[in-house]
Amino acid sequence: MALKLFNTLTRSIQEFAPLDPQKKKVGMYCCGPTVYDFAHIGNWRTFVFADLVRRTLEFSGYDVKHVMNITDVEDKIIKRVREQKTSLREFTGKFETAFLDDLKVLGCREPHVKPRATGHIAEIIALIEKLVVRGVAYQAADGSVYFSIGKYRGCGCHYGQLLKLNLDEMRAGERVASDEYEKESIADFALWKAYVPDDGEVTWDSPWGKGRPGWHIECSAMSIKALGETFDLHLGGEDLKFPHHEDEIAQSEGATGKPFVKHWLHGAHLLVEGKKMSKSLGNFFTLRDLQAKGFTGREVRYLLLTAHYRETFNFTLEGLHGAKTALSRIDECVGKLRDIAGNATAAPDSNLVQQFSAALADDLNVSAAWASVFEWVRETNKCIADNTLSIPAAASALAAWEKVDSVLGVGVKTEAEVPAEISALAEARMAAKKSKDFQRADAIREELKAKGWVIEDTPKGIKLKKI
RNA sequence: GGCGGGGUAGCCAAGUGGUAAGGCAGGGCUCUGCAAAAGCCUCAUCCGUCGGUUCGAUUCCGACCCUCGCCUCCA
Repeated sequence: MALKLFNTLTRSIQEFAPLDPQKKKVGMYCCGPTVYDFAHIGNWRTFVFADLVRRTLEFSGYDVKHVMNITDVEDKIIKRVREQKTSLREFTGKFETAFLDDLKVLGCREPHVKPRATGHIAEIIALIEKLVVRGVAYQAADGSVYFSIGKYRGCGCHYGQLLKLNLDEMRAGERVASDEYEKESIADFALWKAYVPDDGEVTWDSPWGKGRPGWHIECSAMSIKALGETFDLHLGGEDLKFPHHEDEIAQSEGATGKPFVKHWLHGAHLLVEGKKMSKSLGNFFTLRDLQAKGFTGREVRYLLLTAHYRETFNFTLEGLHGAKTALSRIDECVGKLRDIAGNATAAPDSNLVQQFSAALADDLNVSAAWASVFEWVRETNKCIADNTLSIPAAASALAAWEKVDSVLGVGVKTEAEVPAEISALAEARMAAKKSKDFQRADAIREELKAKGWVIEDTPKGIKLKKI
């Protein structure tokens, strides 16, 4: 089934078709983290969304090149480097590592290319030079180089592709107005920021003097380097549409004269407990905060993947508890299938895969995709309970699950190693049961629960599960 | 002020011009000595409010109310 995705450029759902004449290779760029702190749950929604897009493309048979930049030079970073009296590399390195670790915890496939802004200063300078030569960039009296929206539009280019902009009626932000920058026009944005003493050691030489890159230029420089002047997909959070993505388009198309990106995708934000995340409300979570509360990466991933990417999602702790229970239902079912299937292999059951693919192809309707999974779980459980599931059928069901999980990426909970103390208690309980000492058996069950283990009696014997 | 999303059961969340997927919680049942984060079943006469179009609207149109986002750093 053809994959359909919403394209912010056209504000409509379109069939996805790669630029590659062979219709095989897909270039995808996702705006990555600014490494000045640990990423929060809202950031993670976007990165899990990007992973969903990538996995869906791979599931659909495309050969994806996934690029995600690491922004490691920027105002907030410089400020903190100065405050903490550390070096840029040391400071950003710490958060970059944490970010990549967390990305893995959330089951995201690692991007193939992860360029750092500081590793592409030469490319950035070259791109700015091109813009200066083409007359759409200028150096102001303050030494900084700016992109001229007026000149850009003057050559017939379109500024405001991702959203309707009425530049004349746009409110000049107070911040911009009180800015010391000497731009020709308020809408113009910095490509190269001239050195100021507060920048400390963070500076590079350029044809315009010492300084550092502006915020948007790195993405243009690095995406063009990794994926070419025109590529298939660019994604990010919805807040990035303007000005960041709009400016990326302007810089890139201003420099190359070619269309920059064919298909733009934007993920909506999330609320936490119905409110905008903020540290003062106490609803500001990093992945680490949630792990400290006992939740796992796959549970967080599941929850983030239950809602459509273009809808605001309400992330709640209650929902996260529900995620735990919902996943254990799948784990239970898949575990039973594995027991039945043994070493048998079979082609994936097409029913689940078909329904799942159809849901996904419809602009990533993950809610419907999960519905197909849970319906399958119920049907499968019925067959297991009836003892009507043959070994080949179990193997086929298992293969189908693995196929859909190549997109969902929640895997199956790995069976925790049972410590000697726990299995000893389980055996003691068995002995008590045999001698009909149910009081003692129940006491042991409580003890196990207190130690974090649930014991279940099944027809095939006892089952220990870590809470 | 400009632009753009939303309002569907206790909570989260799909969807459709012909009468509401799925998950969690709740209720019932089965297995069990009793249980279970085991399994099955059940759970919205109704989709913000008021009008309109229609044989029929939650779905289309209009008005209104509420809410969120972008316009300034932000996923």
